Amino acid sequence: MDTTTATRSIVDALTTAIVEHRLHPGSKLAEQKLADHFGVSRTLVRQALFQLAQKRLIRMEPARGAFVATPSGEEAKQVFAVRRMLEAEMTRNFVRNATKTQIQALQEHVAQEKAAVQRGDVAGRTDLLGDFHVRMAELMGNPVLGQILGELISRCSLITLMYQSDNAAEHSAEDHAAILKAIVAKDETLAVQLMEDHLSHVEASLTLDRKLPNSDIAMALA
Amino acid sequence: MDTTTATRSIVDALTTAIVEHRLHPGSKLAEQKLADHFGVSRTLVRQALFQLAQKRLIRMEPARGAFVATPSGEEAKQVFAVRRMLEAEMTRNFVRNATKTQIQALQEHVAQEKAAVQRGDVAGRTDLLGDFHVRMAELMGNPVLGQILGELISRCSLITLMYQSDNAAEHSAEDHAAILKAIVAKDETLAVQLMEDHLSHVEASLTLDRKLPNSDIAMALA
DNA sequence: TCTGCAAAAAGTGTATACAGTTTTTGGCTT
DNA sequence: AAGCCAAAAACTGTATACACTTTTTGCAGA
Repeated sequence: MDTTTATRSIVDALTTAIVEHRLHPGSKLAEQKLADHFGVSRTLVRQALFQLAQKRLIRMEPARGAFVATPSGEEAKQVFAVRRMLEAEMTRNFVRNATKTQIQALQEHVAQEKAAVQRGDVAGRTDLLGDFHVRMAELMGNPVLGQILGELISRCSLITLMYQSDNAAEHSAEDHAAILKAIVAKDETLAVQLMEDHLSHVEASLTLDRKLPNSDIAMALA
Repeated sequence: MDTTTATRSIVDALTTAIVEHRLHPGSKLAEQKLADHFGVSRTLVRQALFQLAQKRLIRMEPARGAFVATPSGEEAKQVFAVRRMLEAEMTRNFVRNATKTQIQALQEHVAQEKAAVQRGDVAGRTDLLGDFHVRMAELMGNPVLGQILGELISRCSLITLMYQSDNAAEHSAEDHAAILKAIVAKDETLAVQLMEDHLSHVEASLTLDRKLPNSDIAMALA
């Protein structure tokens, strides 16, 4: 296993753990502990941590170490603003250019979302709801867009964990279904509008002006 | 100087060298040579290289080392597509929300561009033309957007170097002036349109379907 | 019991060592 | 003279060592 792959697998493992909320915002990520866990030296762990810091999933404080990121309400709004910019245009292009196969792929995805919601699979549901957007970006054949959007969505996972007031995110599956319906109908304007509304709705369901809700506690208890 | 700062300064130095075309696409970046040059160990150079790889300014090949990136025509198109998405909306928001001071800052910038063009300062001109877009993003008070856009614009510097057919980029200063005029006039639709046209114009001035123009040569001679 | 402080423990930041791979060099053959 | 192979040099990938900083521990004094 070449080093690129080794470091990559650590990045992926940590990313998944953070996105799936198994590592909470503010948690300390001690290098030696991670090294022991992955069975490698601190060197590789450190490389991975630097990459995660660049993706803004963790923050590194000089001489103090790495911590799972605790995005501020300000930052959250900015992330959503950029997502709206990108995903509105993405939706527009999708309506114009999507093939039947691609639309079908999205339909199957939405069906999976509904199934997860109905059987009360919270973890699976959260995953799928984020993946809907990533999937769409991938289908557009623009990996540059896909990567940027993927990173923004990862950050949103942290944001929703920190600021989620109610479980209003349950409506997301319906939103996705509605967007897809507009796409199938080739109604460009409506699809774009619904996507923007959807993102605004998710953002609105958060209490972003809360004063560092649980991060302070997590930090304090760390 | 804490390590974060040390690594950061290496990243910045290399980024500048790449963006300013003092390091050509395909060039080998040997770790020990860089380490000697910066007066540090390979450890820090490596950290910097990994960060540059994530910013897509270099690519790392397993066991072979780091090379200045040689973006493909495909990738170039994707980068421009994303830039259009972001900068169109950015321009719209700018027209709506920009203060007099912010507009004035842009006006001064455009004046500098004109001055550079008139005195035939190619290097300075290239810098300023890219900075126009970064400056606008910064003024919008959305650092998340600013960072993403900054990275895309860095990549464009490599792209234009590789695919520039003529020096059609000289018209960019005029484009910027026109955009700014529309902003001053608070003509949202026109400003957005001009920004999209401007980016399309820059992209069109490149010969993106050329078959790896000088990178192969650079690689072959490396 | 609580506060403050010093020693110890743990952790980060950087350099260096070493194993394995790739590239270069130099000579040998055709 | 051109091509090829083996030895040497150079380079990457990973681990480890060590200096320095932060955090924790434990004890003395109020």
